[in-house]
Amino acid sequence: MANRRATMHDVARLSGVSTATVSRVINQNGRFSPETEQRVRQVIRQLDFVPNQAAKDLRTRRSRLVGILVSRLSYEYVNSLVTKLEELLFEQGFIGIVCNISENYENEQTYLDAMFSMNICALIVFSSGRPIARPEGRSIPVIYINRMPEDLNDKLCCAIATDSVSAGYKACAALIEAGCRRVAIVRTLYGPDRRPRDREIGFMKALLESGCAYDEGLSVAVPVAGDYASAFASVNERLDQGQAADGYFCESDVYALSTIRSLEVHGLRVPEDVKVVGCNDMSIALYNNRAITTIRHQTEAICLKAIENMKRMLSGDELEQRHTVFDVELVRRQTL
Amino acid sequence: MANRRATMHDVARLSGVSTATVSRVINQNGRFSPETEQRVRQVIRQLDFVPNQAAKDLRTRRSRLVGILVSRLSYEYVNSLVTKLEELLFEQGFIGIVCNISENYENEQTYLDAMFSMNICALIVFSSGRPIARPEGRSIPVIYINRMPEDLNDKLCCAIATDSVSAGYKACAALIEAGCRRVAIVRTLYGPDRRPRDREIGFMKALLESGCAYDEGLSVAVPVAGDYASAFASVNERLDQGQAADGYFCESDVYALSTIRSLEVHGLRVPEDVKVVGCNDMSIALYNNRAITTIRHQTEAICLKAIENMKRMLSGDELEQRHTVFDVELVRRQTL
DNA sequence: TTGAAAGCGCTACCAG
DNA sequence: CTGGTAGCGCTTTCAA
Repeated sequence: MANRRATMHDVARLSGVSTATVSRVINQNGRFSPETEQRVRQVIRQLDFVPNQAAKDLRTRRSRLVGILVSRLSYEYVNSLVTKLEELLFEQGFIGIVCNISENYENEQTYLDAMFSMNICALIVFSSGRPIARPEGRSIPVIYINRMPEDLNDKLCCAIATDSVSAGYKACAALIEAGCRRVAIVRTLYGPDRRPRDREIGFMKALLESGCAYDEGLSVAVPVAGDYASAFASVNERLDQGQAADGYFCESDVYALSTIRSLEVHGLRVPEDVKVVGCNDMSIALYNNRAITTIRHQTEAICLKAIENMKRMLSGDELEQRHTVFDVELVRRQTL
Repeated sequence: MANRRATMHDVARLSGVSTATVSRVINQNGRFSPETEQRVRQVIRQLDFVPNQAAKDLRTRRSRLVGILVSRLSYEYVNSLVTKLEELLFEQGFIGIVCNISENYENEQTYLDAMFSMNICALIVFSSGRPIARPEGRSIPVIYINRMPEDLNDKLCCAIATDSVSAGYKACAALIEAGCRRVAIVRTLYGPDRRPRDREIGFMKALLESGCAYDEGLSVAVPVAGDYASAFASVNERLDQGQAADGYFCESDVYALSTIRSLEVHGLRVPEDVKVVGCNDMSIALYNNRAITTIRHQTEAICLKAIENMKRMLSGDELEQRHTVFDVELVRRQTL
């Protein structure tokens, strides 16, 4: 169909130079006269010539494919991070190829294998979940986002994270500063390890520093992670028992929405009677008559750092630091 | 770093056959004995050999890159479609590379050029927005989702769409069937063309068929597309004027949420006093004490058809039909 | 400043 | 059933 696409040979022939020169012009590798460049560019435009990437990749032994392994893409925070990552990669000539394991961790290796067989040149692992074994085999750079690698000494790996302790701290501190004295946290029920997570640790820290007591009876554990109905029921139950805080830090904006509704049902006004701070700056934070005050991550900065580190490792350079942490920001809206 | 990756030559040498045979085994192109296969596979495993895709692509003159051009990725419906598309493409050995123009239509050509220079083998254009000029130049297949191409006769293009007329129709019919007599629509304010969109057309159709009158005074036009606050204000205003319907079809679940809140503020109960049907089956449809009844698109079927058509066109086959429409489904929950 | 030429790793044709 | 071999389109020495 149609006449085949132009190659460098065509360009070379028509502009009366060799393919070597055409290559130099295209890649701006110097060693050609301005007149030659003129002529070559002219012909390139005329033929609508586009270099064949496969040939280029083969010859230079490079790949522009970057694997992005994600625990669960449906979390809005994760989704926006991945979207931004893909966008930035694209702008820099890479191709992000995302692989969503939907928390089927037993399939993780299968997905990794699939990505390796596509010849990825680097891997970005993004997960708020449990740690996994480092992919053995090919020695390509691996960038961990919000997850710690098994071995941070590995020259070809690094970790980038959002400061979850700070998230809990800033939210709680803001509530206290706004006058709350009986502050509670709405969080997902502990996993089997029964260990508090970073956000709760930061929350406690703020409480301690301000001399506020922590009344465990006020806080709420949500059984089904990220579920509106589950969170609503949990908060409701606490409120039915007559246990009410005057400030809530909700581990996600979904929980914040649930909490606000439950408070409304119990005749409590937000923010007049009770103040609420959510987390993750999801779109639903705006789907409420009083827009929800929340915690925002430095999504773009995280992505940029990930790509910067990737490129560094790809070119064999040393990293400034193996582990980078980005702080969060309180977005003041109407529930505080 | 480390010893270079194994090539087909290595495999051939170690298993005592030629590269041609190794190639045949890998691609299951027949013409080799079971014993040979055994041996070759063994060596492949032993060397942890992975074929070089760049070389393969170069030789076979193929590309596995599929461009996905998206008007706005932040719409949840669009997002989930694209995610599914990427997933299915990946499973079939393709690599989806998404390009989000965020409704900056003036940049569309720039993005297209960028994708072409990455040697995409097909293009999937996904947009609920205005039509654009067909990308000139390379004759690769183009699949339009929810958008009509300039020229449907083009052998290398096809259109796949969700039945928006049916969406409006089914929602409205359900409301009527549930006993509503004064049914309204909450929709985005018309654009400059001032033309009703498909969903509204379907809505009207159901009204007509059932012999219900259409009271324009009940319906609501939202100025800022997809905006919760804007929708809330608009519905509120209507309700303040004392104009209340007993059933609302909301063009999106965000509008449905706004509408429900506004009704609540006015002392109207959902679904007891007023019934509400949203659209697009977004996650927020569940972020309400009464889960929102909504309209669901056949996301997966649409993606599968897109890929099927793509592969057909890629191999030069004729398409069964140039234009495929998928019906929608009413998801009954608690607001009806 | 330029060109000739040697491959990168793979597939597919042709001959046996 | 198997092997030899000619490229796919590009980059990069090396020599001019």
